[in-house]
Amino acid sequence: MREKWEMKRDDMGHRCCGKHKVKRGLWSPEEDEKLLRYITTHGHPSWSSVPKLAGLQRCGKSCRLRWINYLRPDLKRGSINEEEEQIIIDVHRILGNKWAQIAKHLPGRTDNEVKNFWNSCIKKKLLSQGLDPSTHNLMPSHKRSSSSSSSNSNISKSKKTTSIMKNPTDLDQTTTAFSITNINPPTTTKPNRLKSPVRTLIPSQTMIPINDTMSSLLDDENMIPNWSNVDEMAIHHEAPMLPGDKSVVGVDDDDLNMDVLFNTPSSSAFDPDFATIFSSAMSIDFNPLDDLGWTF
DNA sequence: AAACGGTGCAACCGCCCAGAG
DNA sequence: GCTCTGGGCGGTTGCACCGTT
Repeated sequence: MREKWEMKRDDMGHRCCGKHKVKRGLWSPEEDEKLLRYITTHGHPSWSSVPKLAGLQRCGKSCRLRWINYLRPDLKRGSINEEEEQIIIDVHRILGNKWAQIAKHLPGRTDNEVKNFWNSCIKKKLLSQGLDPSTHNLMPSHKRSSSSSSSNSNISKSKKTTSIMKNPTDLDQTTTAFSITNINPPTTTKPNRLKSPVRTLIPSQTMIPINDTMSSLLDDENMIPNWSNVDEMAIHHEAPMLPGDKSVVGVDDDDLNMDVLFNTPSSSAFDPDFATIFSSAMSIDFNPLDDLGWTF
């Protein structure tokens, strides 16, 4: 089955590698070992030259991806836990689908992993709670029902939140704001499918042991995300924005969304200090952003 | 036991951007 | 200023696996 798929793909050639015939599809343990051995001893001054020098029939991009997503020794194995999930949600609310940026906040996780987890798990969870995954806001169809629902726990929690808000008159906004943070149900929501032990044995996922010598050859760039320059989140610091600032936040409930809150159409301009304040204001029980000690 | 549908995730695609010449 | 090249990243694809019928 897999061979069939790989053959089909091989016939297509590879655009980024020109005429070169390259292997595609899942990586074999032998290929993994070759790549790992080469990178650990030589690094990767140029990914395009890696396949040739490492003796691989792959394109440079494929090698880079394989290294980043699977072979890097600092990768964390296992499923994403609740704390990481909350971080993903919080950072995604601010940055949007900037998976690479989000992944920087999760040591050992890759952008691909974060992206997959978002699409397969978090997205559905948000939708099931009537939240728009792209904006984290209540979807219009759920706004009415939630506002009239007596069993809406988010609202009851939001009242607690109000006490720490600057302006108590912003209850409605706070309600919405909180509801987008606390999406985790009390009980752990796990992926529908358990990880199969068999899956860990398929060739592409065979672990290659990394000895101390190999690890010592790895530089920081390859192994560990640079937390000192996390991303460009500390961008344009405009005027301080607080949740209660009606010059920033739309008065109309329908106008309230995260983009408005952050005073930017694409959420790219973002006040880091406010992020912490805002996040604290929105979540009482748990604030992963604070735990992270965000430094912008 | 077999068929089917849903899901997770590895890998690829294609676009964008930065740097070099 | 332009073209080219390589790297990075978000989106998409499709196989392998699992649970259900």
